[in-house]
Amino acid sequence: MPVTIRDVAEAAGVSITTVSRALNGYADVSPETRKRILQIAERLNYRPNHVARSLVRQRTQTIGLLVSDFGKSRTGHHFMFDVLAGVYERLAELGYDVSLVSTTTAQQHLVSYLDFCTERRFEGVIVMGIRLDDPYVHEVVESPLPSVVIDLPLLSDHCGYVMTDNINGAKFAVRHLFQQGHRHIGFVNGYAQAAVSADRLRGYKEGLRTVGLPFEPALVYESDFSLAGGAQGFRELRQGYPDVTAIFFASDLMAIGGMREALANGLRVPEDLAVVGFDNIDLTELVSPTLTTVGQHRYEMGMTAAEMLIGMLERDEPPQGRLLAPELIVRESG
Amino acid sequence: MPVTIRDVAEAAGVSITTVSRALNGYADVSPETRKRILQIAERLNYRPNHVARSLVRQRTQTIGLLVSDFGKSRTGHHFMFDVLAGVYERLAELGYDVSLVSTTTAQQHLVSYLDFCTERRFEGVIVMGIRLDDPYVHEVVESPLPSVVIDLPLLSDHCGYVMTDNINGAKFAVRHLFQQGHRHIGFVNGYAQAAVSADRLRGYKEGLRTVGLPFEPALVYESDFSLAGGAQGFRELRQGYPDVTAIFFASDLMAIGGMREALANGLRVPEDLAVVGFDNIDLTELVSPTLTTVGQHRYEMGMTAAEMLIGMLERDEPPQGRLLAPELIVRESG
DNA sequence: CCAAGCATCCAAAACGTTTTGGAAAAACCC
DNA sequence: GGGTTTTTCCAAAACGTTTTGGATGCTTGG
Repeated sequence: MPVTIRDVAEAAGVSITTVSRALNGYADVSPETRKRILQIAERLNYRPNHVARSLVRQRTQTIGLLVSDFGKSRTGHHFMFDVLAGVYERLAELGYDVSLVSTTTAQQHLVSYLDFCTERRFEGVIVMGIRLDDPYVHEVVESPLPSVVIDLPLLSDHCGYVMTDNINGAKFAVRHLFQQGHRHIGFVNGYAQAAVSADRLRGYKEGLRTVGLPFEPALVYESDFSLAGGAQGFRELRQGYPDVTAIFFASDLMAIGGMREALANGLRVPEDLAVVGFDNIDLTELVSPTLTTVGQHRYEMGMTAAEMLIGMLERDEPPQGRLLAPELIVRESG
Repeated sequence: MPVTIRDVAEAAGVSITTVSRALNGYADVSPETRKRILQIAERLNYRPNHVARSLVRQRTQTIGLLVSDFGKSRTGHHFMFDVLAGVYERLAELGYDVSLVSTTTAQQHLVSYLDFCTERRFEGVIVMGIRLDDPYVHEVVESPLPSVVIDLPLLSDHCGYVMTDNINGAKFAVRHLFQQGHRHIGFVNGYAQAAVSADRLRGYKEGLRTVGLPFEPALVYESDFSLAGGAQGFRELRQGYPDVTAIFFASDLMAIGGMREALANGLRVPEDLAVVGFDNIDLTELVSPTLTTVGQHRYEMGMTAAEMLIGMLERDEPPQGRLLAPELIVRESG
């Protein structure tokens, strides 16, 4: 029962062509008719049907927002919500709709990610929360559907990425700890399947090199980004290398886990053990001591991804790999 | 140039009607032709165009997810992400797509929320993060577009809601503190514009009554859900009513703020002051002492909202007000 | 006054599906 | 063998727009 363009046309005594052109601001309709049509459209409360428009224009103006798996992911909440907000806001400004897609959904429907998106005629996709070992990775990179991936350095003809400069982030952390006088700086990394892990390890090593400290394998432990994993990381490092006086954790959650374990073992933070995290989640300001960390600009990451994608779509810009500067935020823990 | 149903029809030497019926599992197509068509569709990698289908079927199978304002809302991240995940997962299971809408976007486009949704032919809307004093509230309730609101008790012909049973949640907290021996129990509430605030105050009062304690106005302070607001609340209550031995805060963030202020003032928690929060955010397990709180089942709230909406759409079920049971989670703080 | 240009309008095709109302052929019943 | 049913298929309409390619009448320039 919704009112169509035909209803407006009949009420105005003109053809639907004229109504369409009047409403879309074309030149070849006289001022009086245009005014009359606008009034009638208003009076009838006419709303153009986006579906019909999409069909004939062959443009849905819709972007898919692919989240690796919505339900499960306990970690990354803090991270993802802000990125998502950034993506959404920018796309909305640019006149695009955003439709959610989860990898699990596509699987349920027994169609590939790409098929899912083509059926809906998405014009592009923004991908977040995906892992290096995710089977979807290949599909995303190779698919002709324009895409921008967040936090994974995938670059191809139709696929760009946005991530924080994790190498420099880790270097900042190491340099800062060095400047605070530490000479035995440990590193607790996240799991290897996360793309950021390799970069942060590299940054840690480079950081040590630039300040002139040797790299000690016993000072590195690979964990899993979780709170418990951080505590575990602290214990392992302390056991394998008792002289450690500072630990850089690849996530705030791990840093908090490690810090609590240290406090529980009677160490003082930062006097006996300095702690630096990564991400700058809300929690960092709420724990005590407050957590020194390397901050990522999450909202901006989302906005940047959105802009890159639209650039590719509307101005044929080539996909790029964009690194956003991290920010060292010094608080009480180190 | 995506392949259409016509391409498949030509390749198979049949009409597009037959292709459509074959692919959609209708009876009146012979097994051999069906098999042939399926093979050819597969070979050509045919994907039905959802836009065209939506147009002719007059059904988009798309639900709008209205978030009050995405960009700004600093508080509520934890809350919203889980709810959002629940909504999405359930709707996806039920075969619906989810499109994001922010109140700010609609404003930018100078169309009302309802117009925004009608243009896109959303079949229903789920609303979250909206406040009592939001101008959109009226629109949502009165609009003929089926909707379910989260955390706001709006009920009408086309509008249901899902929220935690805040009254009982508050009662649980008070009863628990009473059972721990407390006889002077304070309450720091959130701002009055949040719909949940009225309920929590009511629950607090009812809780007092059921355990036989008098209601003291000096034991209630209205704050703003924030960390600082919690600290402020603690100070005000302590000043106006020095005998207070336990405080129930209407949010975990306030509880933590209040608790930290208490600790800073030399009080022991829970010995000198017992503290109970509301929400069960991640942080509650990370502070020390860990926080006793009233937990909400956020993911379930999302799922329930999704189910109610689809019930209204597909089975003409009347909109309801559903209250989800809260859960008292006893930890160290009280 | 004629040709050309301009302003204003419209009929019809197109977008890619689903669905309706048969039609043709085959199978069945007595 | 004639009627009826069943099976298998299809042409055409419909969904609500945009866009193409004129058509009509009026104005203008020489």
